[in-house]
Amino acid sequence: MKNLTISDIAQKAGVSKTTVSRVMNSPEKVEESTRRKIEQIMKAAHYTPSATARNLSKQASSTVGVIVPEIGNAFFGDLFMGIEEIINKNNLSLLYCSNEDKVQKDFEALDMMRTQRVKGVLYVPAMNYPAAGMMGKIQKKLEGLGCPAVCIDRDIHLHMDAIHFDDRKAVKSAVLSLAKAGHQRIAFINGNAEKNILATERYEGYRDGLREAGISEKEELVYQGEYQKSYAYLAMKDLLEKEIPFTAVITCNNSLGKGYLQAVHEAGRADDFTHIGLDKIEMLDLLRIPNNYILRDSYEMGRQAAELLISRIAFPDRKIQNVLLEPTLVKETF
Amino acid sequence: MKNLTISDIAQKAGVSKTTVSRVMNSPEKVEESTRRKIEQIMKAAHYTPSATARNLSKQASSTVGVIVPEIGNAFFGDLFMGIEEIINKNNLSLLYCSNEDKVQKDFEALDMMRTQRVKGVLYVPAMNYPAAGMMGKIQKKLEGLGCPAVCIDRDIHLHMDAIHFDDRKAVKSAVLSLAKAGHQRIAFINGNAEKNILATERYEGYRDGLREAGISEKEELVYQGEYQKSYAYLAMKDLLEKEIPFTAVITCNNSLGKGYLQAVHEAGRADDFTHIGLDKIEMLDLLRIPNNYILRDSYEMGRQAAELLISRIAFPDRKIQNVLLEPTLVKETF
DNA sequence: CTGAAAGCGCTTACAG
DNA sequence: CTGAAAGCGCTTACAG
Repeated sequence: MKNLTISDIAQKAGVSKTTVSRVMNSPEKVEESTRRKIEQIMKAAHYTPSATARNLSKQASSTVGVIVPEIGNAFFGDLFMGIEEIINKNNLSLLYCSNEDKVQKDFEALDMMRTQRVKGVLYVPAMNYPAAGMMGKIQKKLEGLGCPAVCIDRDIHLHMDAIHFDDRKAVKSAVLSLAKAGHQRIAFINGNAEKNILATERYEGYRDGLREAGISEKEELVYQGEYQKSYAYLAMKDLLEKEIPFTAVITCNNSLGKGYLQAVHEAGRADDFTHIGLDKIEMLDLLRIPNNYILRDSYEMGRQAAELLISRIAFPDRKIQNVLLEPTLVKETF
Repeated sequence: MKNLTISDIAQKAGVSKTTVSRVMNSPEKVEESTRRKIEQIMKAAHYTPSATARNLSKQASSTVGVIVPEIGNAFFGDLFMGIEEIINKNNLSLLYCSNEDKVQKDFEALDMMRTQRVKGVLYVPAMNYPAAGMMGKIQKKLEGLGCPAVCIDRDIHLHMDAIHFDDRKAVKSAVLSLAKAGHQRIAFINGNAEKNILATERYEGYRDGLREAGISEKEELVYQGEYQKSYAYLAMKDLLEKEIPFTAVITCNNSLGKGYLQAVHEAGRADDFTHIGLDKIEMLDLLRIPNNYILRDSYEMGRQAAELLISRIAFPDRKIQNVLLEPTLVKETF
């Protein structure tokens, strides 16, 4: 079934396209009787105007782009749903693109958003460390986008609206909580602090905590590799095999937390250590397996990020905002 | 930064818009030297053509719409990622819209896709039972879409490409496996079989299995309500409190499986029953908690659904396909 | 209150 | 191989 155009409707109604357009855009300017008649005809014909044509004509789009690393990850799934809520509320559409957490794809995703001439983009950068010249390139892309963008979750320190969690502070308070409970040897499993801004922040938080608690950092308790389940699993195996003494473990993301759990359950030592993870791990509560974790409300972050974008679109010149969200420490085992 | 247009490039290059357009669409028709020159200029100016303008001009879109119930649900998250893989491979963009598993939103989502003039839509219907007149309305919407659509996961029996799992057969074989292992009293926790096609299928599968195993259906073992964790939780509590005898339980979706686990772990009776769930539940393997489940590869379903759509776009007149995927029964406890 | 006309940024059939 | 012109389906400033 071919879609009708505004001309078809105009013809059926015996008016000009202008008038039909007006009943859609400024109905108050059309005489009531003609307006009704046209509305009636549009409805009967199931007429739906083309967003493509309107966008081109208005030089403005009705869709917002979202770039995330991986939608299958619950953290980003929730984030996405928060975004969705606000976008829908504002009658906008959502153009989705993953960057697979790969820098290369980051560029492609931004190019795509530009080609599509979206109204704005919500952007969780894959690229999130100051590699040689890369930040400059990203900045160029962002500037060339022709629309506002909000940086989410990873603070790449560009001059733009941004929102993220205060992970440094959260990890610090995790360390302090553990110290207060008497832990002196706290293992730390993290991503690569040299290649990842979030990992850097978390490591700094760890050190902040140790310092404030008056504990000296022990090299053999610090593992910084990949944000993958297998990395934490191997790290734990290593700690256990070498019989390095420790009483608590902090894991710096959801995957690492899972790897930790896998290792200690496999070794039958789940109850021997106090663990604090980052982000809630599903199913544990249902299975009555207590766990401690730093709770970050990514749904809320999604909502706020979308609000930031919407307000930027409405007020292009408002001051740049950098929102820092406070995670909560949820303690179940101490 | 304002986006450049094809006219800007033409001017800089001292050629007509036509020629610039040609280097993008049919470069072989342009003399090499001019082509190079134009390419060079486009690159230097960071020119990106507007998809909006192109779509309008070509009367064809480069984006595909996806309508799913809830992206936060792992089943749909995986489905979505499968779709994404194929869509990206074909250089198309993805317009996302949730229907929140609500019939009302189904209509809105389809309207939105039509307004956006997408190239095709991948559609997991919220509406999936033959309510009064509703199916007719959905059909009308789909016909009015002006582009092909593929129905996913819920078989609404319309004349269109569709893909779904053979849940009936899967549940039947689950029952037979249990019967073979000696189970005679198999509890069954399901969604509403009257309002939901999938629930109907699963219930039929249950009955098929019982029949073939020569077991008579016991009313007190059948719970059909909502596909929610809490429903299964309450169903289990009910069974346990009333001390109704049973040795095995089949739960008909992921949420119900979680509710089951919650109830038996809370009651300390996790090891007393043989459970078969539908879809894998995360974390159980890592925690070394054995579980049986019907495995449905929703990532693969997403891939195949997208392939169906792409082939339909390429060959509008090819025969309608109805793909039935076979789930696998994964046994860990018997 | 209404309409003719120009314009949004592309593509493409046609002519040269 | 190249370009002028018409067209895609809308919107909107302008004139009436």
